[in-house]
Amino acid sequence: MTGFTIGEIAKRAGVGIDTVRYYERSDLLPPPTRRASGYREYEASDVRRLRFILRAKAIGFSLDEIRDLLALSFDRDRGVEGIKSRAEVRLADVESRIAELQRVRRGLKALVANCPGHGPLERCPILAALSKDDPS
Amino acid sequence: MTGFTIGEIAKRAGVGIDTVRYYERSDLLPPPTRRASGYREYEASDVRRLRFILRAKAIGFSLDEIRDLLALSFDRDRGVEGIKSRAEVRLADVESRIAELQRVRRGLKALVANCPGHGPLERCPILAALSKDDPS
DNA sequence: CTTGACTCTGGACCCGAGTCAAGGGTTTAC
DNA sequence: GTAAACCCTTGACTCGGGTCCAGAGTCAAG
Repeated sequence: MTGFTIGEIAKRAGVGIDTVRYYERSDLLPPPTRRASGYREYEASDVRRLRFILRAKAIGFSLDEIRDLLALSFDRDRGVEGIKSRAEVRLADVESRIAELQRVRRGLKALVANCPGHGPLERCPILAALSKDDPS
Repeated sequence: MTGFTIGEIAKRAGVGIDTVRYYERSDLLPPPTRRASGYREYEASDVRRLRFILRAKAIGFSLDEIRDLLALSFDRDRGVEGIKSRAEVRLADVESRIAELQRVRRGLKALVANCPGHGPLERCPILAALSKDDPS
């Protein structure tokens, strides 16, 4: 039961093979085992990890941040205090992103609702949602 | 009552002056009026618009998307149907980002809660949160 | 045992979003 | 009336995150 080739893992995750190699270079994916020929050989956990990366990317984490998330997730050897505090930092960050997005969502909802096909749009609600300003 | 110089507007928004010029080049900021000397001269609405851009950027919109948001917000001449449907697309996008982030948040919260200082971390919850997989 | 699809490495290239520098003009404060 | 601090334009450079290519080796089907 041999593992996947790079082409197979790439296809399963829906990315190009160059991207897989790039993630390996960037230490997001571990160097896979190699066949005698030099071909990379992946297993199921690699597919899972790759998908994890793509999900995290899709919601706006940078590859650096993802490296950190992965360390959080997989580093079961290191002192747990450090891990916990990193998780708390991440959590705060995620919560503030959510809060900001919720403001945007409210603004957009108001726009869609108050704009039932036509009308002047005079005081556009999305503008209000994002430009909560400001005396100066 | 003359307006702001580029240095002043940049400082008020907390960006570099090169960034302001870059946003002008990229059609995110309108070309400001110029003094006889050629110096750009901005007014309060430009500061607001610039802050809008930075907020939107901070929550993960690309400059392209922001151009779109700005058009949504300020384009009170165009047919409102088009505007409304663009807003709906944006809204759907924002909502799915929120949903994904909420999954991450749940995972992180569980991690922080279940990890009250130490312990094996065996089945790390954040991993579960992001890697909701999957038969194949 | 060949043909076509696949993989390897190394290095060049691309785009988005700035950032910096050179060479020169302007404004303000002293 | 001059020095410091500011602004102008053009154009090169950076960095993150890939993407593409050349030249060469490998694998599977017929």
